[in-house]
Amino acid sequence: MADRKEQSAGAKVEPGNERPPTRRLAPEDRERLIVEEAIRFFAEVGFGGQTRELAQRVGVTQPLLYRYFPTKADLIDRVYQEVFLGRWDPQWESLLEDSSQTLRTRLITFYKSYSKVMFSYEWIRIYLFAGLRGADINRRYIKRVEERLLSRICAAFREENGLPPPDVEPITSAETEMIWMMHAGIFYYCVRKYVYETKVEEDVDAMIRCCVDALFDGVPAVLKSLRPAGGDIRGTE
Amino acid sequence: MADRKEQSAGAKVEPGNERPPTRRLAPEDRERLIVEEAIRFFAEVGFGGQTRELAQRVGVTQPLLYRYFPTKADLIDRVYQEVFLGRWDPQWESLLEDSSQTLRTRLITFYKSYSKVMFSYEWIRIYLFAGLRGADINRRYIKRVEERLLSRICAAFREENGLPPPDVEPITSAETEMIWMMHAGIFYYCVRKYVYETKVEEDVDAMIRCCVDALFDGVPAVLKSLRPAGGDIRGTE
DNA sequence: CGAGTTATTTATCGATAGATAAATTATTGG
DNA sequence: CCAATAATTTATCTATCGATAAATAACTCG
Repeated sequence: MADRKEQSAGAKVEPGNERPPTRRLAPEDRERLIVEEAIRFFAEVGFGGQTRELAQRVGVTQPLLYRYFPTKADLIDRVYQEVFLGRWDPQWESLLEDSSQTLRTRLITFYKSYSKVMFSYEWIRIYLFAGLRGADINRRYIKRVEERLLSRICAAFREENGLPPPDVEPITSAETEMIWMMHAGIFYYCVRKYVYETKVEEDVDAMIRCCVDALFDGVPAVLKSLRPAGGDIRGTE
Repeated sequence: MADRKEQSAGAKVEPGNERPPTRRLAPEDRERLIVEEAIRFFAEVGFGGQTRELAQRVGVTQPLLYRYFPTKADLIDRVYQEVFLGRWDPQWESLLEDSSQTLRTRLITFYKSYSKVMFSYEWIRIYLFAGLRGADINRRYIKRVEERLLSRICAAFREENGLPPPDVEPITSAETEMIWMMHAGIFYYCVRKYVYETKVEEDVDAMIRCCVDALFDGVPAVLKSLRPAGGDIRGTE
């Protein structure tokens, strides 16, 4: 109940250091602290979380938030921007187009990087909370994924299989849906992990390889190649 | 502001019929109406939705809810039970084991049925809202999916490919993850549709066939089979 | 140092939202 | 038709929550 009230402001409190370190931050520093904590906080409890609790976690009083953000909605908008746009890596797009590696390798490399950045605890939960609220940012984000990522993957599959490029024959929705399946598989792996907190395959990279392989060769082929036991028990049949 | 206040109770109001039809329902009927509306309501706005608004949509006053459910949490629990357990079809499990059809056919049939019941607007949103709240019901549900559905699919894949059954060699997490990919693909299709409300492939059945085919044969094989190639749209039909 | 600036806190308003008690009115049985 | 039962409403309590205004205190610069 009454165990707070001391050490109101800012950063960490060294046990030996008596003075609460740095009250009165520069506005841009305080703002950054607020936004970062807001991301963590809203990711945990959703956008219904109270400004008082957020302020407490930042280590300031609640009215101070309103000096930096006119309304709670403005703060939430800022969180959206930070999470959805601020973490996008443009290299993903060029990586997927880099024909010097096989598409399989590119996909594995890409999803290792992508899942680390985007399909993380904070991102997944903010993404779902925002989507359920009907935030437009999700639609825009999905559009971006389709236009910048999935379309490139589809095109690469065409190219690797000697099929006409998208500008000759447009990508069909069936093709896109197949790639969405892989994307969703990795996405939902993280949902199971960070939202439902169920037991999942520990090795993320192995999981990604598995999904990519299944997408390329089909499950039966992967099953056969997975057979362990000293060299291909059934391979010779 | 003051445009309500008339026609307080129950169902629909015929324009010609002056008397507000059926006030004072039998308790079990009223309870059913409350639960059904609660599912719709919470699916739309989340469990933060206000009891007053829910009551208004049911057509009763807010305190009446508390005659049927001691607290809001109790009502939410009831919604969980109804949505997650009340809609499960035991036939799914036997269908997946029915060796008289090919696994591919079984999977398509299964997912057509499953997605109609479970991956619907209400279910998907209640499921995500509940999961983000940390409700234990989701973990239990996922366990059920793994134990009753995915395990059977994995076993069937083994059988169709002449591999040892699960009681000889236990299902590996890699195998489960591959099946999760397909499950998630169809799940996330509905998330895009009902949560993010983006444009998706209209034909659900086509989407399911597509995912199942890709899972069996790999994307390249599906891509080639999709090719019009001389006039025949689909050789396998 | 000392005054001005401003980051931060204290105090508080007004609306909302879950919950409860008491009044009311529809229904049923004799 | 009347009395008993109970479904439903009216009125209200209390805590919470976003937001604002005024007071305070830390930092800067001459």
